[in-house]
Amino acid sequence: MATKIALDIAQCAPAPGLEPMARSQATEIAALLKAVADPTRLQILALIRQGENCQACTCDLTGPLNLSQPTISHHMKKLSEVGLLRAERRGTWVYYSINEKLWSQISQLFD
Amino acid sequence: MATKIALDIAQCAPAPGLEPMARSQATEIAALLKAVADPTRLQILALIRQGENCQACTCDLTGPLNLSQPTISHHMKKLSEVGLLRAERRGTWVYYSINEKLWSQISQLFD
DNA sequence: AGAGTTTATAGATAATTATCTATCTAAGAA
DNA sequence: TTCTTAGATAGATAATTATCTATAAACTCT
Repeated sequence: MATKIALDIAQCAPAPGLEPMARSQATEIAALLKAVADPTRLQILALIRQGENCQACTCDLTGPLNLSQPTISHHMKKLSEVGLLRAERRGTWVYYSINEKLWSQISQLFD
Repeated sequence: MATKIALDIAQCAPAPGLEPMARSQATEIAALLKAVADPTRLQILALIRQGENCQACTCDLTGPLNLSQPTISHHMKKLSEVGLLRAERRGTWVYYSINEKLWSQISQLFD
């Protein structure tokens, strides 16, 4: 009957062509953004960028950020796991630097 | 004594000029990025962008994302709270659209 | 080898949050 | 007014996580 049809049309239905972004891709991008979406890690990244040669070691950061060494280590690991930081050991110290390529890829996600 | 001084220099000390980004600013940016750093919300934003007139209502999304209506509502609220989505009621429906200005500001954070 | 320093890991805890079901509110149609 | 549909809110739960203390591992220097 016509009224029923009209009702059906009035009902909310997703546009047929709407295919969501693949979940796997969304999860991957979200993991990268999650690594950055933390105030302490944003401060860490900013400090590395102002540091000499755009590098910093863990002990450079505990003071300015007023956090324990294991906490800083934890954040460095989170950032390294997604590839945003690269670690280079020089003697006792480990120097971290930013993967600028990946950094700019984040920018492109929002172009 | 000289050796002591040498040891002190060898010890790890933060560079004196390293002032961290203000915590309040870091927290604010992190809140914005947290809103985006979720696979479901990335899918939602992508769906809105492909939608007609770059708009979508909640009921457009439950099907493609296979999530309950309250869950979608929850995510829309998260995105709205940081100003990334704007809601416009038209009759029974609420149409959401992206705040493109804020969207591109995220891009600029990583320039 | 032993002492001192830097970084990483383990384990615990408190806070956040993504999701669901159940319910309520808002708006239009009969 | 009553019914139906869309969206929001409340409350519960399971999973994630940022932080700490304690300890281990890596490295340097004597």
